[in-house]
Amino acid sequence: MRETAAAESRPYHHGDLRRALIDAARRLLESEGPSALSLRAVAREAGVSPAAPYHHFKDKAELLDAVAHEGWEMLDAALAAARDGANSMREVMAALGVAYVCFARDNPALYRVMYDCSRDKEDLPEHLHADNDSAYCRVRDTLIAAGADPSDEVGIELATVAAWCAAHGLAEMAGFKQFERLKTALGGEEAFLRGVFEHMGLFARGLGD
Amino acid sequence: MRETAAAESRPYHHGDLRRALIDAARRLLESEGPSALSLRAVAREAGVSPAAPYHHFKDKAELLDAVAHEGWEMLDAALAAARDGANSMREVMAALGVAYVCFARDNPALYRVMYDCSRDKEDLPEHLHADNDSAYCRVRDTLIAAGADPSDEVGIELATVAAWCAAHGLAEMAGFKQFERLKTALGGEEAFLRGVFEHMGLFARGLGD
DNA sequence: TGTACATCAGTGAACGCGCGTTCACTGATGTAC
DNA sequence: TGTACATCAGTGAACGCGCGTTCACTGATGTAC
Repeated sequence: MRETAAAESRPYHHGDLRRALIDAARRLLESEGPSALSLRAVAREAGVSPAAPYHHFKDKAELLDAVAHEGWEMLDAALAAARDGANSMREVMAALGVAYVCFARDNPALYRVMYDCSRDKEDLPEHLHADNDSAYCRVRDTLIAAGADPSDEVGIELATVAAWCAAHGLAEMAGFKQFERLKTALGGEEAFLRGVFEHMGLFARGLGD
Repeated sequence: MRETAAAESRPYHHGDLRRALIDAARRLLESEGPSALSLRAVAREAGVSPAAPYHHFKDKAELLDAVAHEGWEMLDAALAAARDGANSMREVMAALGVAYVCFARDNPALYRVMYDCSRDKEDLPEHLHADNDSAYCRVRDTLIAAGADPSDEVGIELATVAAWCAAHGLAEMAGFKQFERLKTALGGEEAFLRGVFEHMGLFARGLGD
């Protein structure tokens, strides 16, 4: 990683090609969409021969996994920031939901790759559930902090899953043209997102409010 | 379509190749998954040359659209049946939700194609919204029948969208291994689905129940 | 400090593959007379 | 009822393409002495 020569054309050794490949993949992903994400295209985007990635990834799937992994970490960071930025306990849940959907809106192709990778394994990333300060735990803790009965483990778990489903569902739906009228009627996309979250309960229960 | 010769090997003219191609696509979809759904593979599965489909579909996208369209009609029928089968007003909403998720569970690859086609157009199928007895209207009418204020158009629309998001989100989530423990704890998949739907409200509001 | 050499991280050409699509064709069908 | 002919719905060979992956290779790096 000779700093002195770094500015010259291209050194033979890259320095951190693994990093560069993931970055190239993400660039490609957002500019061309998930279907354009071939190993060769990523190598091309990184300015490297098609065989070079094989020194850093076993195969294409491993590269995609790495990209997805980074996506989950970004989402996790976005959720952590949203929670920390909320002014009151009552706002935390909505803030998390909006942050989740906004992440998906701002990184649509990455978000798709993240879920496609998980679906292939039939497994969400483990650390989402397992870690102590994971996104999953943040939702659960918010439920408890907001007054949910901590002894009702199943209920809390179901509500956490429900929140996750709602966020994912809205994330995939929010982009459809059908909702544009509603968005403008409510005065913006974020108001629309909050509105949908707030009405989640309305259809599930006997009704009310 | 000479019935007399229909049983012999293969007549030169197929009779209804368009139908046969869509059926072949669906067979392929469920046995091999969405990534296996190439025009050539569909033709192969239907026992026909790779050029034959072009007499019935402009290109690959048009064939996929036809498959997706049929998927939406099947989903619509499943939802109508679920509504008609519900014993009480209170059950309708849950029945619709469970039917939706079960459709996705039973036709995972088809469900994926349906959404991928929609996403490419950034448009859900029009008739879902527009028709008078559409799935969308069924959810909305259920909300009203259950006591929602019919004059609160925006609220009802938001709740309908929320229901749709929740169903879609759960449909995509239900297959993950992480939830198996919860499913068995609750005594089966359907109980899990109902549980998640019933807890949709719990996370969105101030809490309660 | 200088040199021999193992190791690492690239190259670029090649492999076989399945794809979407086009083309000139031909067999079967149905209609006009 | 028979025949000529336009139309329809197939065939199968071919096109060019980009893909994932492998291979023998080579330039650069770092370590032992």
